[in-house]
Amino acid sequence: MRYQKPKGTADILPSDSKKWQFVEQTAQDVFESYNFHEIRTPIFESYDVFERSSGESSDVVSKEMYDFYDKGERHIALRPEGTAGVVRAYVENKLFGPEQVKPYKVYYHGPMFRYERPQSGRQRQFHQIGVEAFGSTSPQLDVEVMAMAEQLLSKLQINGMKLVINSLGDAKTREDYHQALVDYLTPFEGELSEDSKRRLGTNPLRILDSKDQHDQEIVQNAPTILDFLTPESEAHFEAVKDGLSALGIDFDVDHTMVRGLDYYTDTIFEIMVTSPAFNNSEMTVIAGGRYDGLVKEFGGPEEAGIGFGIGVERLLLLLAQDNDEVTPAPLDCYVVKTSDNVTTPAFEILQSIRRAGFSADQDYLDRKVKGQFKNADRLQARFVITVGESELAQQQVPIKNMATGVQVDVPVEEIKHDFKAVMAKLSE
RNA sequence: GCGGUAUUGGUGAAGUGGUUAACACACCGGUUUGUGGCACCGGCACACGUGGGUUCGAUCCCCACAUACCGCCCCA
Repeated sequence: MRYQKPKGTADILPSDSKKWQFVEQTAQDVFESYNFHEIRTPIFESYDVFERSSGESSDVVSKEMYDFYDKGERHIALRPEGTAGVVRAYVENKLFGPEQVKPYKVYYHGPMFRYERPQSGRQRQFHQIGVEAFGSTSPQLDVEVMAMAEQLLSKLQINGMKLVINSLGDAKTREDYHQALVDYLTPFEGELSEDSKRRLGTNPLRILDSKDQHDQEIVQNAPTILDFLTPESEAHFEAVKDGLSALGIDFDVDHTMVRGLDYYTDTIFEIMVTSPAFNNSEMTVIAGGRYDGLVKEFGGPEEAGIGFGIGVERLLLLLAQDNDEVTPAPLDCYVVKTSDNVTTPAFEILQSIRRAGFSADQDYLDRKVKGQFKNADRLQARFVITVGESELAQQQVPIKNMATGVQVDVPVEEIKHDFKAVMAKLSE
């Protein structure tokens, strides 16, 4: 093998791309029905865009960024997530302006990059479908976004999903809680796992969802962030919960749920799915939340934002589990040639069928008639037209219904001008 | 970044320190004349991830690297 794809990348072949298209199309339909519209931003951005938004100490920035210097000495990074670029575009294009209807709602889909060890459902180039809504702090918008995420998954017939929410509060909440947590954990420092000792100084919140068993025991009695919410944040969170309940959307509150990126505020949520595809353990398929300070951080006005991202690869693993049979579309017609002398007229017939909007193909490898029929069969052609010299002399060609085996002669003109009628006649 | 397992043709795979690397599927060709799905016959790995080493000799032993998968970190 001389060449192979870069580590952590994948080729999506035609048999798979059908599933991708299905997911993307479904997402688009759902999002558009909520009045979200597509935005496309660059796959790479200035490194600072991600450093600024995600937080310098975040793992994404400190060790997972796919970055490089271009020929103009610019520090560039392939986007590790979608939100930062969208916020940058929102501010740069002044979409916060009064001529825009608020909230400003967009969705996107495309590749993201993180330099890390590949695993199942986890690659260096992976794909996300995401949405963002700017310009409203209404808890109803939080509810709408979560409802939309759930609707998409159920439309994709994903089973066993669970919505988990939490609130990170506002800046003051974070500050107070951060202090309280450090105060609580410091006496246990010696008992914490190595990772958590390190996190105590850098990002104590992360200790909350440590997988280390002893860490979890310690964390069990730690203060909860929900007790530190400011009145405004608490009211917001309550309204979100009420809103979800009012719409009949089930959810769990997990006060230990945190985020790897620093920009989140107030509501954060994840939709987790338990599936054989993930060894029957829980896997987060959708994650999102509010980021009410980000727009300002990028130089825009003090404006709220909320969004979520879907891991497409993970979603597809779930789909493969449920309905693995995605049958390839059959070909409408295959044109068989009996000799080199009919190449041009056969091609004309073929093109007329294609121009009429039907899928059709022919042989390009000089196969014998038998071989051509065999390929027609493999392509699941519904009809086969055999073009030969004697037929052309009569201006009539045999067309065969491959399912029934019935073959009849039809005038060439009829095929060229109303193939639909010809097919209809033969389908009876 | 750390740890574990794996790597044989188009695919699924068997196999041994030493003559022709099983078998199956797929594919190609044929079974006389221009028609598919069946049957039969024939063909199809200068080669066993890459590079070194050990050995008289390695696909099979050792080392390194690459890639894949799993776990950790982290996350979608």
